[in-house]
Amino acid sequence: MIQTIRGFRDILPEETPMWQKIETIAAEIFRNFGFQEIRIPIMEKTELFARSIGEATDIVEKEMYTFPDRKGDKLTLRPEATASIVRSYIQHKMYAADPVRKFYTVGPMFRRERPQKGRYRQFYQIDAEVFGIASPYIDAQLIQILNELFKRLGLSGLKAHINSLGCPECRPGFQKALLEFLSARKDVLCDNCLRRMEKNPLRTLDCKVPACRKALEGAPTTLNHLCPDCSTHFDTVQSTLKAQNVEFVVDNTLVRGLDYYSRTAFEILTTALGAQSAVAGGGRYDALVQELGGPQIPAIGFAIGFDRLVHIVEQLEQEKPKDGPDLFLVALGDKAMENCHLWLSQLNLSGLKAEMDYSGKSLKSLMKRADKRNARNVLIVGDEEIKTDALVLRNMETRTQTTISMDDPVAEITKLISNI
RNA sequence: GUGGGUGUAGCUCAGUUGGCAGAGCGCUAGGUUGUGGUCCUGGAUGUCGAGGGUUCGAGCCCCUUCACUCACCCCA
Repeated sequence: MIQTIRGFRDILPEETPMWQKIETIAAEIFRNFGFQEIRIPIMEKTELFARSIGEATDIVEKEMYTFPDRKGDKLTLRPEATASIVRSYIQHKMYAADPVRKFYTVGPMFRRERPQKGRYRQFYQIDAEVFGIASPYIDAQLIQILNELFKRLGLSGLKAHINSLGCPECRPGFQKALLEFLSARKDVLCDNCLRRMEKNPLRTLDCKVPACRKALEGAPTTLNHLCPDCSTHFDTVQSTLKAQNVEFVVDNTLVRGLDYYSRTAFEILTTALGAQSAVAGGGRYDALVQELGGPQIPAIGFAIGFDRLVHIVEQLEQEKPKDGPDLFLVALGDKAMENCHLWLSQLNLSGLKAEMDYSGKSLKSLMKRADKRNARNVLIVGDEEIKTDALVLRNMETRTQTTISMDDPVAEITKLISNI
């Protein structure tokens, strides 16, 4: 038997209504906040991700699906959406007409990691990006949007963690202080952290090894090395969130795995998914547009783990609403089946949820099937009904029946059923 | 990439010291001629994840492999 590849999965018909529901709610919020949908390719030149996400990150180093196409170009299945949206923004010179743009997109991303609960090799993200606004109010607005989405989905127990990573102005000073601090504790740090010291010292801050945690107590934080501008920016983000009643905690261990972030970084965490605690994450990336060849335009964005969100919402959904047809047609005999089929298509076209069975089985088994399908009504059509011009319409809930004429059964059925 | 757990019917799972593959649910056909859910009776269904090995004999023991799962790592 041929199966899905590892870490890839089918989202089955039983699950898709939940996905649609979440996407609809998200789209509505985005629309209210002035976001437009953008759709971007699923593959890009590898260089785009290498340059934006950062050569030394885990994503680029070991998680991307990268392969040569038939002409030898190096292509990569997108591991995230931001790079493509930035590329699109630059490629189409969107900044020329109006640098301020707000986009969202929904779709699959690909990372070759070891699969786990809430972590798949093809996973879905709801992604939002804002270009051209440097103001901290937008940082707060994005976090508020996430907050609002989770609220409308009925979720609680989610917490926004925020931090500021500083900017090219203040980061060198911080890095120097951090490196000095780390060097003095080299003998207690784990191998991983020693490696991080070389490549990206920031990352040592969120090491989970207990010994490292202890050694890092009192380590310099980005927060107390922020330059005046970054500091003011972060203060405004916080005061705005407070004014908007969005709960958050300042978490100075929050460091993100992508190189392009600057200033505000945030994650929404849950305890509902074991080790996969991040449901959404994002941050500001004021230098990226320029680094990828565009003008100097600030930007900020976030990504929501769609699969994870579905898992969490499913955990609290008690019972799924039944979605059986309004009418199930039971045809007994060839003539009846022909009539029923023609009526069925008229009913379907008129907007009624109707179904029928073509197997030619007994009345009893067709009734069973109607019941299993959760049909609200059944129309029984056999030779006798046709002969006496009295079709039987049975209400499955009340177990009552009425007869209707064959003159214009479709109109009569529509009238009767919509009255119920 | 590293470590632990699990793969037996469509689903959830039993399966003893190695000795004829099972249950519940579901599916299906009936329970006096054409009326569903409850109830009763009968029926079908398996490459025991895959490949190799040990053995007279393997679902069970050994090796390999694939997948799922949990954790590390990392992230959404």
